[in-house]
Amino acid sequence: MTDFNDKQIEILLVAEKLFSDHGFDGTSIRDIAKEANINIAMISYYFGSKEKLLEALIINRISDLRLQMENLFKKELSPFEKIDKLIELYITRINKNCGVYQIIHFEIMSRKRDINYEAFNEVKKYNLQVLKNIIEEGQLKGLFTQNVNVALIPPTIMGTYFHFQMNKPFYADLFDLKTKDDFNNYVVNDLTKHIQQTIRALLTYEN
Amino acid sequence: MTDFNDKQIEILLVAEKLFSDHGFDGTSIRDIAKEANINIAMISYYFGSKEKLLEALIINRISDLRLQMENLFKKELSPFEKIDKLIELYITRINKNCGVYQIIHFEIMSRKRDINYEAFNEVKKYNLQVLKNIIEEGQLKGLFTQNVNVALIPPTIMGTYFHFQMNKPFYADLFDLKTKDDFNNYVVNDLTKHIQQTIRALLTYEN
DNA sequence: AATTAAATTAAACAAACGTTTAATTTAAAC
DNA sequence: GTTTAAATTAAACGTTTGTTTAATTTAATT
Repeated sequence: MTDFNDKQIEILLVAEKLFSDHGFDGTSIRDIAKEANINIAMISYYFGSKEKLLEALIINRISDLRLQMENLFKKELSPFEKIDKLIELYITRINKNCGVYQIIHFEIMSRKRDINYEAFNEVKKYNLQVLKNIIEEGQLKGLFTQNVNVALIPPTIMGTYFHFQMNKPFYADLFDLKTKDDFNNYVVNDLTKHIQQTIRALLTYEN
Repeated sequence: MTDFNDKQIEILLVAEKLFSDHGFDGTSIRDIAKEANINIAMISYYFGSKEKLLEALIINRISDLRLQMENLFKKELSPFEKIDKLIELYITRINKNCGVYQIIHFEIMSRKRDINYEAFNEVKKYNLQVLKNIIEEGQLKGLFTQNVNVALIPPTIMGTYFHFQMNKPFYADLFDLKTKDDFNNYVVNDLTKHIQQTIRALLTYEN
């Protein structure tokens, strides 16, 4: 896992920040080198090329994206509580890795570079399966409707979150969120609550 | 409005395609010139610079984004029908302009260039007001719950759509959508239905 | 202390970038 | 048909790009 030395870790950290802020094409290796206080040749020296640096970054960060389900399958939790917890976990996870998420999404969008997204897709498939299991339990207990497209629930959760983050200036103005903390608190509290409410409503909606 | 000649329109068309496919930084004016069959100097000649071309593109396309509400306020439609129609309209609009939407979103994300998004924000505010009016009507008629954060509904609608589009390869594989038409039909039918169902559920959910 | 490998540097590289120039062609006006 | 303005072109501009080179410093090994 961490077969990277301190310098490499610093480079990855800086690259994550700059790539997510300005995009891959919008970030030069000279930008990265300056911010990381290293010579520009060190990036090729350590990672081979700028593109391989991106790949190393994505592979290194992706393992963090799989949800931590430790307490999620405890029997004493109701399906409703499990869904709420799952959504909370989703948002916490994305929020923690929002840099690499932005990078991946842009790279997926641009389709310019053919990075191997298999690991990323595996995580998504695994997370979807966890959700399916919880919903099935709720359906068997007669709590949730049968009439729902389960595979479209993750895009609803994550899409709402991403769209809110992407239009940060607009919503910060709309909700009068002056500081970064204000905004983050709104995400963790109000937005999360809204998404939980939305999915709960969807899962209990008949007709 | 259309104070652009045929060549300029062609350039805008090509720029929209390439910017949305490869991003602003990932597209060179030589790419645009080649695809539009014009000399590279024509872009500076007509638009002043590459950045001003982007600005002209966004301003030119943004007028299309405001929802057409012609039939939406007819009294004979129920609030439920109005919401469904509004969502359908939302998705149709975005789908038609998905190129420029991708460009704008990336530019918002990157925060590298300071484009004037006022016109874009105005459209969003207007569209939100339309939604608020419909929901208020439904609340007064006792059909919709009071307990809902209305301003978070557009991000739910658009976020779900965008996230689905952004992860096209993943969902095309998941739902076995082989052709472009298959995918587009899924968006227009299944995804739209899912979003309508989600918002209807949210608006009638108590507690 | 001498030797060897790894880390780091400044400089140079060719390629691609956006833009400008100056010359030429095309079209419009008279 | 001549004049004038607009459109179009190829070439060159100076930067910036990612990468490589070759020299030097640092650290580890013997």
